Amino acid sequence: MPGSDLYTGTLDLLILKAVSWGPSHGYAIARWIRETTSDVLVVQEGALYPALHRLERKGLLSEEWRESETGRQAKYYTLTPRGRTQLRVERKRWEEHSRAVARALASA
Amino acid sequence: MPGSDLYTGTLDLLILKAVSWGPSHGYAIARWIRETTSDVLVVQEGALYPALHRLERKGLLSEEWRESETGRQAKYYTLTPRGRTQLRVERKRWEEHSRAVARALASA
DNA sequence: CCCCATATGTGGCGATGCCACATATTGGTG
DNA sequence: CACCAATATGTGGCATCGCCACATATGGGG
Repeated sequence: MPGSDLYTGTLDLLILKAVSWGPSHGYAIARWIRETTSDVLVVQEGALYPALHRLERKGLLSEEWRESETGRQAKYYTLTPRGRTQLRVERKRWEEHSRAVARALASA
Repeated sequence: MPGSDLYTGTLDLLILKAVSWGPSHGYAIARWIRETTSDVLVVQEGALYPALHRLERKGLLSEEWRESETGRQAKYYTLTPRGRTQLRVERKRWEEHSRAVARALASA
């Protein structure tokens, strides 16, 4: 059951949301996205890790090596204050945008 | 009041929808998208015309020069049967996708 | 012992939409 | 007349993004 491709631009929003209640690592973030969307949204590694690095470079996430629940080393990402602001911005943009598309699709 | 950028991949859906009730030309399609979304979605020429050509090459739209409402020559695009099928497919994909994002954003 | 799940990463690639610009015509206004 | 706005289509260059395919490493269970 492969979900279709992501609409380009939504990945950052999903990642920021994924870490909004506490630090998490890449693999867990990808799993969370896949599970909360019932496999509709599936993030590929080749998209996930570059996106995390990008968000870190932008100062929206901070990274730190920790031990995961399974006892392994994993790179944990934490939402920075700027990241939290960005989450609000992107969320608003998504909601405005999706409402607009819905309106267009609903028009006679 | 510039609307923010489109999420990549939504343009085809909007165009197909725009011509779903009858032939229209590029300029009118762009205006319709802008107007029905209250300037939230604004399609640039550099995105619009290549997209129309693309859809025509794919056999989803057919083109024909006609006289527009203002008495000028304009290239009218008509939805082909395959285009209509594609509209249903893309619409379904959009709805499934946006519901999935909404679920992710709503999660605790 | 081997495979699977966990965990991170890269290189190459195609597609898409943006920006900036070019062109042509028509109609209205100063 | 001169000019500008709206109508109408188009291109080239560009950056970004996500996909595919692959590589690497480790820990646990059968």
